[in-house]
Amino acid sequence: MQKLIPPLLEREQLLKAIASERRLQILEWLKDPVANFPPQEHGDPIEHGACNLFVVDRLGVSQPAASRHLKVLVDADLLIATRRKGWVYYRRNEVAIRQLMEWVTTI
Amino acid sequence: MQKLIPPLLEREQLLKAIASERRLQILEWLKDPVANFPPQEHGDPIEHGACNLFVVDRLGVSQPAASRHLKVLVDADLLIATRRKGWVYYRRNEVAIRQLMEWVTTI
DNA sequence: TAACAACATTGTTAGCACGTTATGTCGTTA
DNA sequence: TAACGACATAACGTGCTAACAATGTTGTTA
Repeated sequence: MQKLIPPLLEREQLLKAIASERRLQILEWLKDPVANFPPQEHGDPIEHGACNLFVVDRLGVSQPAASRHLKVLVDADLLIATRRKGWVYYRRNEVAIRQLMEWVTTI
Repeated sequence: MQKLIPPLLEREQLLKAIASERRLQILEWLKDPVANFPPQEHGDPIEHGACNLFVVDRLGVSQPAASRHLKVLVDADLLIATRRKGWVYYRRNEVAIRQLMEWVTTI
């Protein structure tokens, strides 16, 4: 059975996810993980995205606060989390982001 | 005096303005005031938009609640309010809306 | 000017968003 | 298995958002 992508997420949830300077920052930085975060020893930044720790550092808020921002974006399907050897990497879900953009242009 | 369009509104404010089902509804209805609201005796719905009263009715919330939603959209410069003979009419600010759309596609 | 209709504003309450610190979970490594 | 590092969750305080009821303001009309 084909799973809808995403499972009929509310447009309000999507907009609220990006209606935050911090989360816009995260999305912006993840456009180019190599340029915006220090070099990673494990996990290809291009393929898997940036390590959670780096995001926490750059945001300048506590670790749980950053964790929640990331969760909001993941729940909205705008970010994809990859667990790998004790770390979690985040990257943009370009497909979902593009769908959101296309929908917004119909407002 | 010509007012800048818009006066450097925060992107977060803009997104929060539309991150609400109620306000998305208002914007949607105002795409076609003639179709979505009862006929008005005064004020051309095409030119000036729909009367405040009609929006209150369709939203189904109290008048102050609707008034505040409209104020959020006006403050974000996405709606334009026109006062005319004791009534207030609201219409979409298509220029600002388009600017917002174009900006969103760069996220 | 008095009365009324159309909106806006204020006061209040409930819920949500976002920050913190503290604690829990889980995989890795010694 | 014990210890540690990475990350998630819990608990809590605070400020913002959104609802309603009540009141204020403003323009029109009698």
